Amino acid sequence: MKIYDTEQRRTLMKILEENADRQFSAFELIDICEKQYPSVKINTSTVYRLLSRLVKEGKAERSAASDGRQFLYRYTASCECSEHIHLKCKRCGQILHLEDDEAEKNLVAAMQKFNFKVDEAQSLIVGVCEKCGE
Amino acid sequence: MKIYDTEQRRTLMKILEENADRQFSAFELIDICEKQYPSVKINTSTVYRLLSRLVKEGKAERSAASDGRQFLYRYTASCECSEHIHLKCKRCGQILHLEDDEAEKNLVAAMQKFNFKVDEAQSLIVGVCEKCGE
DNA sequence: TTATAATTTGCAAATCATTTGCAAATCTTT
DNA sequence: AAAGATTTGCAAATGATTTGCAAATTATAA
Repeated sequence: MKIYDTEQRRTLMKILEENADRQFSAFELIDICEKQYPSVKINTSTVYRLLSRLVKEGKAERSAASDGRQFLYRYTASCECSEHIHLKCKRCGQILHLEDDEAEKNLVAAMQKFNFKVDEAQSLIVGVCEKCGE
Repeated sequence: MKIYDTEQRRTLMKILEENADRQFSAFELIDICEKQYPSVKINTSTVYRLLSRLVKEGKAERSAASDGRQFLYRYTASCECSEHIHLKCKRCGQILHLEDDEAEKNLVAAMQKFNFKVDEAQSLIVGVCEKCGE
């Protein structure tokens, strides 16, 4: 199936890419679009459809998060970094990349000895980042 | 608010505790209850209400997971192990505890140097466990 | 044990994020 | 500029989870 280049798709990608370290709900994306690109009209179902396509194309990633009362999917621009674990700040949501980190490599190696094969793309260390730390 | 000891509550806790290393959706819990304890009648809304109370009481934990088309909360019996990181098998869902693991401690210490304070209870290393490994 | 007050249950209806069907609009290619 | 393909917007459907309320169950006091 071919990909058509539409204003909605371009705008959505732009928002995701310009905030590659943040993760958004579909609703937040619509909100940002309305405020930041008021000329672009984009419908809720279009956003959901676009996001699910972008995920299939590997251009975005989706994760499940519980946010108060009910569920929300969260979307991020894909980064080419399936080869290292990420840190996520539980306050601001920012993602940090654990690249070339010795302790990370040791951990993965140690787990291998337990016959546990770590999936670095899916693993997540949660905590409080420097900015948000008390 | 006082806690009343009901058959439904007892049964739900029993199921969760007897499978402390697994995580269940509300639906799975109802299913298990019907099969394993056919005499116990338990309604969907009761299950949800009980689970949310158990979570507040610290007796169960809830996590968000995307399971195919739509969301599902997943529930587990609480373990007193906020002091270490967990491994989760992405095939069978089993949870392994990274207790007294040197590599884990090194990782946490290394992150501290970045001024990133790891929340071990919320962090999760995902991968494939020994049983499920190819 | 019985009566009373408090909490919990079951049921049906409400929520709310997400999905889907379909006709109209937009994009690509010739 | 036209034809064929894909995407969009809209309204309605979905499906897990939540909520209101009366009836049932539990704890406590008498």
